[in-house]
Amino acid sequence: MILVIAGKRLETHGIRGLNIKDIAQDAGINHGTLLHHFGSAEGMRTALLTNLTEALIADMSAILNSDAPADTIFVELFRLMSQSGHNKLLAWRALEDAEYSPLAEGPSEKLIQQILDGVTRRIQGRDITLAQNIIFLALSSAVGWGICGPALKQSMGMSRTQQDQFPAWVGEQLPKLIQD
Amino acid sequence: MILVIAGKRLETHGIRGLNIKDIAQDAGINHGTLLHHFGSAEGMRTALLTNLTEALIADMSAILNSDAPADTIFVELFRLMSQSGHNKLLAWRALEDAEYSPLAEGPSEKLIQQILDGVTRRIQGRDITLAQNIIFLALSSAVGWGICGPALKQSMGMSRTQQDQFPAWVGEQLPKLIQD
DNA sequence: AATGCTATTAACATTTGTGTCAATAGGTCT
DNA sequence: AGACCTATTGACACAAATGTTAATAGCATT
Repeated sequence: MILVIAGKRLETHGIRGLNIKDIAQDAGINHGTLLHHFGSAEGMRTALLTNLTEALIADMSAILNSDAPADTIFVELFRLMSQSGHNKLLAWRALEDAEYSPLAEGPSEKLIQQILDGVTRRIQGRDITLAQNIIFLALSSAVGWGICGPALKQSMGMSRTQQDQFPAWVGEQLPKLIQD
Repeated sequence: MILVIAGKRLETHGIRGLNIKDIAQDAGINHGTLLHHFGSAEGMRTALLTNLTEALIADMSAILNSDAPADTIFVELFRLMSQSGHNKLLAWRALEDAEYSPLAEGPSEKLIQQILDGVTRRIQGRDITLAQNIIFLALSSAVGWGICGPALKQSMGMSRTQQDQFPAWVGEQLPKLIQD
């Protein structure tokens, strides 16, 4: 529950909003209590990072393991990454610790392998490199979409509905890359 | 010169490295001097943000206005976004102030319009929506690539060279989307 | 040389964030 | 009830970041 409140502060106030005094105040508790639970302010931030990362992995897994058709999987992926918490997590990671990344270790590594297997199966017999490139394109654009999609949309004069349809368009296009 | 040092601290120490005492020490000057010039610590950070944004826009403009062939433009775009300073800028923006974004205002808006015109010209007569979608895909994946490309590469077991070739692959693929 | 301006500095003051501690309250187990 | 454990709190202590001020130095203009 505390971490939920902390996550909201990350969204609304950025990294500087992640201090124990403010979070404790939002939660209506004494800041000493926070220190007692997490050991230190840094410990609290690490716990939040872990928590948010697990949430992202879980959400991605849910999409992947659903029985949705291939094209809507991309739509869901983009929708997921546009959720404020998830893209802020990645932005935070990119800023704070360059050496560790939530998409490179532990359960997420397994998840990506899972995605890779799925796509490789679909393009039967073709080079795995192609599958990797396609996934790379899908994931990186989903991340970029989450981080500066709204800004790009604005400067390109795209309508709200057109922006909303972009994920579906990507879902249509990517399979074409397989065929050629 | 001060802002160059501040930018380096952003890369090496993240946002928490952007305090006037440390920056002043790196620069070998008194921290009061920094305050005198920028008015406040926040003013210094705003100046850095503006500075980095202008650098990004300038770099993008240089790529766009070069007479390089269309496919290498994508390669250059990706290379640009993988430069640490640029993707950290976007991550910082995404985290700190949700309402303002460097790709949505001022000179960058003009730049994106310029890109849009160029692509629209190439796909002669087709719907502008297609051009917008393609640009959206290219830019968003370039941003995502900059922010978590290395991590993705790692968890997908991609070799260094394959990751390096990804931009070129995108450069080959995107024109295909125009033809169909 | 005198004036005025700007840059720079050290020292101090304030504010904010973090951490410690002793005291209290509530619960569980014997 | 008594012993024990954990959670919580307020008060204080410490550290770090920011801001203020008076003094000094350098430099251009008159």
